[in-house]
Amino acid sequence: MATRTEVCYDLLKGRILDGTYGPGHRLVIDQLGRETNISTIPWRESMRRLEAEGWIEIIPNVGARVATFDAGEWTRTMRLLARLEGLATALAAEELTAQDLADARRINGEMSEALADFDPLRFSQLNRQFHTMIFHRAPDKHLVALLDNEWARLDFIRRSAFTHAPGRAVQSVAEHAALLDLLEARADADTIETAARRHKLNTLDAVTRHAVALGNALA
Amino acid sequence: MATRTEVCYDLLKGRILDGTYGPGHRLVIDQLGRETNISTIPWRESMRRLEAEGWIEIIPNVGARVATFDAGEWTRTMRLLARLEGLATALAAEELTAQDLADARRINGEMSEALADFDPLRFSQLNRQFHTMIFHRAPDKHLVALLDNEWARLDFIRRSAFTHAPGRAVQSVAEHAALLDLLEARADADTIETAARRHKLNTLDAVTRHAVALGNALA
DNA sequence: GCCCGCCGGATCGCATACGATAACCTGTGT
DNA sequence: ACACAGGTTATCGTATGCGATCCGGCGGGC
Repeated sequence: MATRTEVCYDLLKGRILDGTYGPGHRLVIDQLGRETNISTIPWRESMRRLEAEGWIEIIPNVGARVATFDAGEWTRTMRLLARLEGLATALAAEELTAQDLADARRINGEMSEALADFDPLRFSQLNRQFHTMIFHRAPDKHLVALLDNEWARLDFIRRSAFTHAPGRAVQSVAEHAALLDLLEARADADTIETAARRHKLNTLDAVTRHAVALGNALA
Repeated sequence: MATRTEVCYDLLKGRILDGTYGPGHRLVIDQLGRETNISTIPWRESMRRLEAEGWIEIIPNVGARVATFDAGEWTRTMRLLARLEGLATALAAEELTAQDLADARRINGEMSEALADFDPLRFSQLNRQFHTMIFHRAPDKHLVALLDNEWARLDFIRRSAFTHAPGRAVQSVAEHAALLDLLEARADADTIETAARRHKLNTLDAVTRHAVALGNALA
């Protein structure tokens, strides 16, 4: 059996990610303890970890609350993710098997279908799956962990700040195909890194332009 | 007064960073508690945070030990740091005041002196100071926090894996000067990012080549 | 009417205590 | 002499309890 600290951690993080505990939600330790019949200590420890990972904020003698992100945080996260993922994709290049590439192409094909079906949720899930399966091959555990965290953060922020750009999805599928071609052709690392970084920055730019057109400030 | 959890955290992290608790050192909670008259709970909580930050490893029902890094970890960290710092430096560009640039130039001048005095410790401290003062101006707290952590990790690793490249220090000072010129001239973000990234990758390449020449594998 | 200090409830911070787990050591049978 | 079972010890995991801290409301002074 997993330790209670892990149970608490998974439960809290799950509820934060799925939106049960939205931004600003107060996490009262005693209350959580009473609801779950788990004493306060495992809760406290799990919160320390969540705090270090940036999911909650703990103020001494006051309490913990789920972190809130301003609109600019989406921009900042994408900007960072572009660099991290560019590097990780280039590093993963050598490790990808023919099977991996075939799987990635299949996922990209499904994205095309989701697009035709006007299914944005599925599209977005497949998109994450596509990139995740690639960068998880990068031989750098620390980098992969950072990426997982930033992707999760992105999903969390997306729920509060609506980010969308019409037409971007079509282009995104095309860019995925181009990226896969580069990977298959064993292009040099710099080329792959630049393409992967550019891909993410293109999304960022498209959303930013669209937001500006609507009069929203994402900064 | 700071909470005991913070005291424990600072104490542990300090001892890990200054080498008192080297890689692999076992952290026995009861023992720490007896030595300091602080009960186990603040120690446990501080360790959760250190674990999340990657400084220690906790195995359930067994205990905590200071993380150990293989030789390749230095390479991986530099590789990552190059991207993060490239971005942060470019972002900081607009925020830097004339005074900041003057300070940076002064530090770079002192690096020159340290070089002439054959004082590698001082040189390395000034180098960190130089880059830190620049990237701390980047308007992205999360990114800055990541950078601080990676720099600290680098220092920690450096103690176990000797990393050195003859002649690199001279070139480094010159690259700093060139970078400052770019910043002063308000060069565009891409140019600055590339230069800052390149600067760090140059060090990485130089050290790697030197290690290979010595027959060491850093991978 | 407004400001300031006091008070009570909610909540956190931490020490103590005990049960649970894993690593080690020891002794026995072969 | 070796393999294995059993007990032993060091250490962790977590429940309970109490003192400390903060926040919000109330009443007195100006």
